[in-house]
Amino acid sequence: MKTKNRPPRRRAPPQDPEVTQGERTPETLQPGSGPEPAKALRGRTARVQTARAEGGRRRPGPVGRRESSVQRRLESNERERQRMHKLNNAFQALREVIPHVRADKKLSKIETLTLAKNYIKSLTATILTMSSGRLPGLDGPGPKLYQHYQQQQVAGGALGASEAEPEGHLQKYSTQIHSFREGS
DNA sequence: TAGGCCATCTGGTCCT
DNA sequence: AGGACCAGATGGCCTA
Repeated sequence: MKTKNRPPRRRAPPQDPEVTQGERTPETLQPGSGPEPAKALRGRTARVQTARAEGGRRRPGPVGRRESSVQRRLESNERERQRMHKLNNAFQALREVIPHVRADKKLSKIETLTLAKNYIKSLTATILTMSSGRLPGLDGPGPKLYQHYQQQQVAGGALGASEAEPEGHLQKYSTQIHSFREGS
């Protein structure tokens, strides 16, 4: 997989300043043969596709691009779209298993990740509390879980006092839910 | 109208 | 070599 210690990458400046990136639609590369599926879509995707179908925001394609290179780019764009769709599906699946107060309001991605992290922490803390209480001194899951938990805490760096206790996680999760509710 | 959020395009980098 | 991953750039939509 990916190397974690990869140096930060610098983006090269656009080759053609006349054609901004957001305007490099498939149509600008290859007019009239966009890769969009012919199924009905809703939301932004549908709006974008409708705009494309109607020819909005088009500019002449970049000069000097070879047809094979254009084709590779289109295929690459399509793969990237599919990848992002899969990522968004995963976000949606995650949203559906995180209990939060405002079910009518869709959690943003950053909210989803943050809530999920603290939800997991609070669940872990709850399990630890219950298991260690029921199985004192035995070889059950309690002590092992607790050891693992402590190792994770150490590996994850120094934590505040509130995070060192189960109640801290629950409190943090609860506070976060309410801050999302009030802030939105 | 400004700011937040998002989808998409794009080119660089890494992995298989 | 080709695909996956990543992050910057851009523009559209929505809400306060």
